[in-house]
Amino acid sequence: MRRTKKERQRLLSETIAENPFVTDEQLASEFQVSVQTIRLDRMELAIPELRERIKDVASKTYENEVKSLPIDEVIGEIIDIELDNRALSIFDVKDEHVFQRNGIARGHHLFAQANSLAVAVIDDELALTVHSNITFVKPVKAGNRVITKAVVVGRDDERHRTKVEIVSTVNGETVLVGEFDMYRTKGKGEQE
Amino acid sequence: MRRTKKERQRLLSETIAENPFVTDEQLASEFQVSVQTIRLDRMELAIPELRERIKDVASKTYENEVKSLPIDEVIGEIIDIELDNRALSIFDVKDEHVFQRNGIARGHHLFAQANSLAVAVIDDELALTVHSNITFVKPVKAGNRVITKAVVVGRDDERHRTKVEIVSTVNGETVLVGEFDMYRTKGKGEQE
DNA sequence: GTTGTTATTAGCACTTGGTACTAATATCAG
DNA sequence: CTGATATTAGTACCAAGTGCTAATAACAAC
Repeated sequence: MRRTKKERQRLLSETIAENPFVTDEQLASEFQVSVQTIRLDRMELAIPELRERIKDVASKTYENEVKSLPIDEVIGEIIDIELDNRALSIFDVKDEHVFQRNGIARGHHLFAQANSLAVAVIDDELALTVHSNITFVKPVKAGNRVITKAVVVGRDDERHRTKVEIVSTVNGETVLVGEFDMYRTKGKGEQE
Repeated sequence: MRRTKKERQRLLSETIAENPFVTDEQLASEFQVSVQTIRLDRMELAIPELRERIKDVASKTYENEVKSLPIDEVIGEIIDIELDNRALSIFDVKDEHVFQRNGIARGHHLFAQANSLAVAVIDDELALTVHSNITFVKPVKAGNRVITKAVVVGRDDERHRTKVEIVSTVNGETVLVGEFDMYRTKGKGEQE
């Protein structure tokens, strides 16, 4: 045994998680064991074969792509939406979203959640952001769950504009407020 | 010939495009022809086999996973910086930054470039965005190279505030203008 | 009708990346 | 030394194909 079986299996899980496209043969040469050993390992760890792994990845993304054109384009997860009226999304702040130094979320992630929600709430083929005015009220930290609410407050069909107000909160405390002026490609009555 | 070969091949392309997970056998029974005919059709139409199709879908989504905002300190590449004065960065807009529908860049990517440049230009351990006011002047498309300039225009050390003006251009044309109010932690930081 | 062309079907060998199973070794621990 | 565990080898088999050859079928033109 090069190292322990346990150690190898731990690394194996990791490797496959990182890159599901790897074959048993490649794994065998990487870990300097036989293909059979890799297969025994996969069985013990209940890791499916290459083709099944790929199929899983593919079907997952396929569902997302076909189903929800707007929803998977959103940063965070939409939990409630009433088109052209209001929408709500949740975004869990992870380590990769914060400054390492102090654990405070970078502004552009909060902006991204707010902005993509503003896009989603517009009942149109596509909405573009024309203007934004955002105030970051309070720092957000890793581990925080940000709940963002978008409310459509004004609509000017002649100019193709819609105004959306945004409030983001963490544990009931407001962390971000702002508004977006959105451009919509279709006015009222032109909907499909 | 049930219908024409042409018609069958048209439908075949459609069917596979709709659901890449279908096998030749299933297709054969659906179109009431032999498996061999289906294979000849696929060759003529240059449609890869099931496994390749699935792999394509999977690898596409695998790449897409990194489509949310990256972890980098700065979005884009800083090409010139003079701390507490001005800074310049370049950001190449790729397919993953735009709406599939029309190829126009999502606002939050442009915001991210501008915001991270505003953070970088502040000569301090850390700067936080307090307020932003951004106008998206002109749509940016995939393939565009966005050059963003940040200029420090005002500083109020008592309130720990610094104002940064931003202009982004593509081929000399302005695509985004705005300003950021930044909080700098120098001195006794009022964290939290 | 006969001939030519295109379309369809059949059959076989071979490929990848496996599963399922059996059997032989190797390694280590008590 | 003996047993248990781990590793390797080897075989048969599977799905969903490719690549190839050859036999029909269908239809049009002369």
